[in-house]
Amino acid sequence: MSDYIPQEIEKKWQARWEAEGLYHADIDERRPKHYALTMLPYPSGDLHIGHWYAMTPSDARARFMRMNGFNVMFPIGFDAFGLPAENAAIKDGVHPMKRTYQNIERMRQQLRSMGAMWDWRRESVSCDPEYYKWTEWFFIQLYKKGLAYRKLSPVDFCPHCNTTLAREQVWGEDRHCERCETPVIKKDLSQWFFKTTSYAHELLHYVGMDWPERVKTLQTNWIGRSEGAIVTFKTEGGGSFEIFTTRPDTLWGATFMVLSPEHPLVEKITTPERKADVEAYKAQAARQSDIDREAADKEKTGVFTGGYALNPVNNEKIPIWIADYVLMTYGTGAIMAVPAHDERDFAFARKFGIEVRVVIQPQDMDALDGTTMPASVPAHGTMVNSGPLTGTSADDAFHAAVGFITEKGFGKGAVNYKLRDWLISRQRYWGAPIPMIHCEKCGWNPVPEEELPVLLPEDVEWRPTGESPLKLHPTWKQVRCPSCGGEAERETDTMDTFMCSSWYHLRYLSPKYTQGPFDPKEYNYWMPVDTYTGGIEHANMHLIYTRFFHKALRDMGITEGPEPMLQLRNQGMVLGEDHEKMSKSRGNVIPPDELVAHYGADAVRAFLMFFARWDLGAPWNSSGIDGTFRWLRRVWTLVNEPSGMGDCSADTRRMLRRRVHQMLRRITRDFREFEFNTIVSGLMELLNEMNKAKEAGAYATPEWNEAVDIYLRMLAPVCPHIAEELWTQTGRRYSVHTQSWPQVDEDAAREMEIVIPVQVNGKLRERLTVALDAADDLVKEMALASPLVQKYLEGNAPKKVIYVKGKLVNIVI
RNA sequence: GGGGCGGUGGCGGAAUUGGCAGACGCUGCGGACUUAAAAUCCGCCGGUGGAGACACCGUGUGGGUUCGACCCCCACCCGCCCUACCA
Repeated sequence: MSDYIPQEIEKKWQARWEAEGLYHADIDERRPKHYALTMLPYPSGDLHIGHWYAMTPSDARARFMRMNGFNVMFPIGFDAFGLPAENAAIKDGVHPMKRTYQNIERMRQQLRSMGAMWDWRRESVSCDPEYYKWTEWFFIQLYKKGLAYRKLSPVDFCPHCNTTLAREQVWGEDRHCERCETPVIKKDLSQWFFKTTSYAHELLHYVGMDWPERVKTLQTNWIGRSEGAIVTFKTEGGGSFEIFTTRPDTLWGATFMVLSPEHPLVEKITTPERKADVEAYKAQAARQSDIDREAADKEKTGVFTGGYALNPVNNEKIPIWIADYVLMTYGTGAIMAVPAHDERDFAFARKFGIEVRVVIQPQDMDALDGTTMPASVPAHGTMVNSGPLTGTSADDAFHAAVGFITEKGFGKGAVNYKLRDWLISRQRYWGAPIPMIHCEKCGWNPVPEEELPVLLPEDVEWRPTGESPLKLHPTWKQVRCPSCGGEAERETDTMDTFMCSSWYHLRYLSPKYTQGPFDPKEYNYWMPVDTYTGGIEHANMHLIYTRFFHKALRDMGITEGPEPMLQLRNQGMVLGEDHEKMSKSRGNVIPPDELVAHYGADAVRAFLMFFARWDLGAPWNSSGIDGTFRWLRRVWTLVNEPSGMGDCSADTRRMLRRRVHQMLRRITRDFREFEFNTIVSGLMELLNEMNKAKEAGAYATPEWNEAVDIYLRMLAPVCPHIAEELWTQTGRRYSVHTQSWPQVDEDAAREMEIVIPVQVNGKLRERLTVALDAADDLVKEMALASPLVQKYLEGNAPKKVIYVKGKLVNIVI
């Protein structure tokens, strides 16, 4: 018998599978399809153990589905644009394109070492011009549909480097530039947005989606729907502004108004004597707005503008303040403050000596007094001091108030979302160009579709400041206006990489297709994605963007159906052995290449599935993998090492079949439910059982041959190489991966006798072995008759005897 | 402050969802084989008491529901992740 040398067999089989196209996925109308998708990697240059952790169980699951009769497509690609390559270029001058393609080539080799069932013909790389051509095309479709627009929006900006900074380039408490340490400022830039908010309502409905509850909850909270009202307040000076409130019923309790410091009205209403204070506050808020968000229970600050609003319900004069706790980005950027019933408003009112007026009296409290109450009270109870609403219960007051303000014409019911429109402009080089042209005369126009893609120029200059090379390029941005033919300029911003990853699952369908982003024939067969796997950290960004994208395209007739991905499953994270997140600086990174070289891919795959619950993740344990490797070596020996066909009882053989089919049932269920760790432990358990049977002389019996057959099929998705090797070595027909999943023989799996635990007052005292179909009364009788039970009964009759069929007996005394 | 996830032996975890807590694996200890080591194989391994059969305790803490709770309910403690004044 030869030794188990994974390095030899793994290379051999990978080469053969590749040569024969074993994993090619082609349209086949006779078989049900299964589109298994795993989130595509960013080509950082090295495959991380985290990639293995995410991808090998996904691969195993895809293989399982294939063995269950599905035509499975399992594609792979690279999310290849992005900041890291550009930063590296600024440092060492290597062009991002060159570096990215080198990294991709290296990662392809590393990915191939996994032995996964990827159909490499479908590989898509988002920085390939034939890919980003269509990213640009999608931008134009969204623009034409009115879903893309321009708006001024603040960015973090380094005045010294003259460049925009990404969040990760802003360092430290004082928010300085990572390169030159200059304090960062906010700068308003005109940028492109997608109207994700137009789909906010629909995104809250998870139609037909088998997604984890916690992802749905995360998305729901992120979208943040609240029901309330928009109310218009006139100002004393004759202008007006709108506020959003979730409690229109407390309108009578509003004693001041607060505008966000950036609110456009601030300038108009500020009185001359308050101007200096207001300007100072605005300047400070602009500089600090992001810094102090970290301080949750920060002291409330604000200044009075000198202006007044008129409360539409009673024409009372209400002072208008500005404060940084009101955000321009949420609601209307203005609020009415009801200090008696809102914690923040209360703190503000007390600090600045503003009136507190009670409008809701809770049932279980003494009559409230606004001048003395020590804290705001929850707005549940009976309306007081509220004009026509006085006496209404607060439960009905909301609708009564909306009715009242609608009737009087100064407001209406409204729904507001936390979700904001998607800012897609990046002042960067290494991204898909935004295919828009600006003409002094004609304004913005898309690049004509026949001129796509707008290619990134390759002859670019890398300034150490990080300024966008597209801006600096001498000729690239000069074009003719598509409308009037006059001189015009290209947009020099590129797109957020989330744009590329919003549709990669569509490019996989037909990566070489030139007539459109994807071949409709392929779409009709493969879409939607049946199983999507990836990290939970994408719940609020990528997974919302891709859903938005799909729905927007659907409304243009490009895609079909309510959702792009039917089923989602998330993996957890592999931490370092020190229980910390893996990072180069901590020195706790586990290099997968070394593990594969030492143990082989199969052992690494199996260990990653075994050592933690997949959705939770766990710290790495470097000695644990020895156990998994030992297991595979024992499998090798079990199957390969001949043994005498001993004097084997029918019982032994029946028991072997029983164990095999019971385990098959368990493992089949675990594959369905993504419970990979118990798949491997189940296989280990069954190996132990088979070893016992072998020792008892079961080797080479029909039952033994069936056991090996089923064992190798169950092993195949987890450890594809060793399973293939043993499958063919035992004279079975290539390939194990095209075999069907074995069927459970329920008769064989059935236990003839079962062990029933007997409890006395819930404590285990005895175990009975009874026939599977033993009558209830018989089991109870046997339990009561047991000497161990008798001891506790002390001659008395039991109070109660509970028998849960086939499970246990509990005797209450 | 809000939201999410979790807390079970020395360690990673299991318990098919209210029914034998600790499967499987790692580590450790003891033994066989060996001149020796490695590899392999066998045995033990939650705590306390006991020679032992066995008894008692035990799933973060305190209560509750139940014949019965790691699992359900209430209150709290701790850890990790996301988010940040959301009107």
